[in-house]
Amino acid sequence: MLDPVSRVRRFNRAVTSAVGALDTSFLGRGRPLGAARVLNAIGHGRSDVAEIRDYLGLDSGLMSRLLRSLEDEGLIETAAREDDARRRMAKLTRAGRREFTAYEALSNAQAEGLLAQHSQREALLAAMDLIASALARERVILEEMDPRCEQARYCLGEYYAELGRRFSQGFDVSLSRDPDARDMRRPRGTFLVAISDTLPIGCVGLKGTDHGYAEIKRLWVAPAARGLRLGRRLMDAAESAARELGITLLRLDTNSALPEAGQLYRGTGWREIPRFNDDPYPDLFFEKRL
Amino acid sequence: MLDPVSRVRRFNRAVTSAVGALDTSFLGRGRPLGAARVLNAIGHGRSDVAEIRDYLGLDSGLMSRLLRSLEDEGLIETAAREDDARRRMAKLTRAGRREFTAYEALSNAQAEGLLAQHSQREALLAAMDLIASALARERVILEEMDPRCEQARYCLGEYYAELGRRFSQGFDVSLSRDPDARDMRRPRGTFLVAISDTLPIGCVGLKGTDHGYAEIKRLWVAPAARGLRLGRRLMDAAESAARELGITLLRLDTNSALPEAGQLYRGTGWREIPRFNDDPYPDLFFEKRL
DNA sequence: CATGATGTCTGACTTTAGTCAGATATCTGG
DNA sequence: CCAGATATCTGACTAAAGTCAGACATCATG
Repeated sequence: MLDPVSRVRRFNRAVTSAVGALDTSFLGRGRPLGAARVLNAIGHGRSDVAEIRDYLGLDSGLMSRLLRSLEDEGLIETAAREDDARRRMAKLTRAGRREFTAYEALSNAQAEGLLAQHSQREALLAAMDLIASALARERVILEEMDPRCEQARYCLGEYYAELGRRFSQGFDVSLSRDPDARDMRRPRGTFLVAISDTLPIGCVGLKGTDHGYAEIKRLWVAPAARGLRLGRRLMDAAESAARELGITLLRLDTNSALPEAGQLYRGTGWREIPRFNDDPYPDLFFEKRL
Repeated sequence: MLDPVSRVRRFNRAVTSAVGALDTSFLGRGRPLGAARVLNAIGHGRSDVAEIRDYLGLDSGLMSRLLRSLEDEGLIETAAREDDARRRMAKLTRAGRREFTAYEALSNAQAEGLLAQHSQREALLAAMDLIASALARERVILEEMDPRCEQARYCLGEYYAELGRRFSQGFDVSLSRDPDARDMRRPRGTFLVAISDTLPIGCVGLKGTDHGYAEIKRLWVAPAARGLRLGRRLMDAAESAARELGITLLRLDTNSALPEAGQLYRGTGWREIPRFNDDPYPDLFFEKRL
């Protein structure tokens, strides 16, 4: 009744019927699911036919017919790509956009219905984030981004908020040595964001300095994504980037109030060194030679 | 990027592909999914053909053919029911049981694979329990059970454990006035267990006394099922049962360390009364006239 | 025991999904 | 400009799922 495997399987059953219900509501628009899926993929901004086919796992013949049926309905238009006339691009017509909006409304209604029946929304959402991150673990991609882009700023905001919660004295960015965005862009450094299905769930910064070493800054993993060894993956990627940039010595500072971070560093070849800056927050300092 | 609806939809996408993967692995046994589903329903103890049809949402013609194909494979046997020869019962043959076991192994492997990739198993499982309870909310059934049966004992064990965590002085059942099981069985009282897809997720006891009133005892809702108003539903059912039994006055005791319980009682027609027993744990006492 | 309801089965369909082997047009690299 | 690779399309198929009407046996009820 309580063993982990039957709990997972109970979860599977519950979720299967919820997912089935959404499929059924999609059928209500009088179109087979395959065509609806293609229409929605296009509506969500995928226009390259080959990419959609790959995303939905469709045979080229089937895909071709589905596109034709949507075209016959007047929902999409296709055109050869300018740079390569073999490939085709699809886009919604005005009617197609209306239809796509109707599908979106169904999806949103289902999501809202699910939330509405629960009086502890935040707990439910946190559980969903956790599970989505775990299930989509293999599809998490690390992307180099400008530290001032929207996703990066979101991560940094969450990171600062978490420090505020975990440091007994709180955390005020302005007191910390906030790295200049330029130092975390190539060629001085870089900034990596982990993206899981459009949602940023982690980040790390590699900050170039003029002191013969670079620093690792702002390593953060969303609470929902912890336990997936994403911190490790981000650090590995940051170190690879450092090697590419010809950096041979890395340093970082952290705080003993974040024990999981210290553990990660110690387990991956970093060694503790004396304080090397006067930032008021950190109390632990590490170095790694590449 | 962060609004609740898109978080739910991200969860849906993640889960859809995981579910699809399990379906694909089921196909690996060389049988269409429909037949596999029927075989598994039978393996899980559903034998009445009409019930399986209803559970899987199948047309009677389709169901009949699927049963036949499983029979042709030698995996099941069907027979008319003794009490009603129109209805049929299906059961696995020896070969069918072997095949069912193989499907079980696939399901278990998928569940284990999912758990294995996560280093925080308990958090993942708790999230799954929460979501399964929320999604299956409409299918929670309240059943009258003997307070000494396995499910009831599980609920009570969880209940005591939670009191132990929430009372600053801990909780020792032997010090509390543990109600005699007989007092929580008809005709003196009753004991209700909330079941969600075989998992007990809540309970409440109605305990008869010889003092002109009955008591509500052991109201418990699993952490994963909180926020679904299950406590309210259990209390309503217990009160209905009391009315059926001709009880006109109900009492209960609780503790101010369980504020959500007090809130529930106050919001449903209970009024606070002075202490009416010498149990060392409660410090709040309520009464309700039916 | 007649009547209507119920549960299962059968035959004859349709729709959806998916597969496969070419045909055609276009691109890339030598 | 040619050869091979690539992207799409078309026709001809199969398998799976589902629908529907009617046949048949059995049951519950008056």
